[in-house]
Amino acid sequence: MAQPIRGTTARKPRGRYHHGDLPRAMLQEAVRIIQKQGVDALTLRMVGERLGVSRTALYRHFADKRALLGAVATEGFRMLRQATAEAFDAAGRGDEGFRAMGVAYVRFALAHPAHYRIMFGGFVASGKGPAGVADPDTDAFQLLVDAIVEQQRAGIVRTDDATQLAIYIWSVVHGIAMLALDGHLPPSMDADALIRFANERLRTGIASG
Amino acid sequence: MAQPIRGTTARKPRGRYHHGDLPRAMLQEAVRIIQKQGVDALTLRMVGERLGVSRTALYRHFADKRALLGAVATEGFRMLRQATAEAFDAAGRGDEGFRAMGVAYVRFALAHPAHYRIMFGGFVASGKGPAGVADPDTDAFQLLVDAIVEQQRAGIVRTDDATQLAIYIWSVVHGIAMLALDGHLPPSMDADALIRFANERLRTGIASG
DNA sequence: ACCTGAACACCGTTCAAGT
DNA sequence: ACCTGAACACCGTTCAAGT
Repeated sequence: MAQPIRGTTARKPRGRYHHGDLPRAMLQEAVRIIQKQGVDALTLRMVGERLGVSRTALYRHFADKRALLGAVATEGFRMLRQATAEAFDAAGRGDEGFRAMGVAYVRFALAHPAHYRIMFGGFVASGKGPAGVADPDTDAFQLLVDAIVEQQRAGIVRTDDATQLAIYIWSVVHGIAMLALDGHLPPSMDADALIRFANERLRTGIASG
Repeated sequence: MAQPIRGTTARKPRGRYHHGDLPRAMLQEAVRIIQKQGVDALTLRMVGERLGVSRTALYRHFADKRALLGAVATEGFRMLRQATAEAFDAAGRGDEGFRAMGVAYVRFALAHPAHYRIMFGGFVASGKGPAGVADPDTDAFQLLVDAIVEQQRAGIVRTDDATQLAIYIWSVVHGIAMLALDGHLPPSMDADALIRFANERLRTGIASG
């Protein structure tokens, strides 16, 4: 009974081509869709339709769907690195900066769930990014390692291998982020309360002495 | 040029119907496929084909694909609960039992990645399982809370709210499991080494005093 | 150069029909 | 009761063709 919703209906309202930064527009549209409807609902056809462009136009700018997701991940890693670095500095580095980094990490995940899920959800085959992802992954991680070394020098963090400590801490914040994102946290303890609690237990756990 | 690979070729080798525990066979086949090729490769058609059954036979036993995944999750929660409970008891409960539980948790995730991912990957819309998942989720979690209370009574764990502590600890083991599963851990520190390290830092962090 | 529409080989799901 | 095959409305991707 119903008319076809999609189809040749939307055929290009005005100008012939998109013109402008189509790749960027596609990336943003993808993020918007994932944010609202989840990654499974992301469809190249929908991206094209929303931008008033053919459903195959994307292939002019990305190798395939995975490459689009790879771009989302790359942008996410850049944003994450910036957010944590800023928080660390803004809190005056050191002890407080360290806590602020943890909070900033978890808040980033909650504020940008689409990015975070793509970054770590296994869509972009982790590690040595085969999907065209550079490696600011290690960059954001290196920030944490540096912060730890700094505090070891100041004598307030135990002198275990810094990378080992960093991975441990990363596990904690990643665990909190994932549990929060997947809705496994009870209302009595949201992500913000949890990361603050974790910061204290974490610090006691890694303190020197 | 090539002949159609699938199609009406496999048409039922012998007996008319499957007969036997088809739901169970489907669940196991699904797990096998996810284990080997990832959840995105799981296809109802493939499940049917591998079992020598029509690609719609599944609908006789499960409402839809999500229900099949829900069954995987339910089985996973049961297995996880059993594995951690056994480890806790086998290690004599208490201090050592606590560590053993952490190790068992992470090992479960690595040994049953398909189950673990479905359980927590957001496929089964967490929490009050709307996908037909009961709630052994809280069961496995309750085990952890009980272990903490036991140690608080023994005076070796600080008297924070036990649920809060449990969620914190869960974050740690979940974080380790997810990072390991997604291949984010360096070879120098695999999941087993990490959970052992975490156990020590965790204990220091939550010790009373 | 950049974009399009038709076509291909897939999906999950529904449903009338078979035994 | 249980299972089947055809059909429907979708996918991602390829490619000859348009401007």
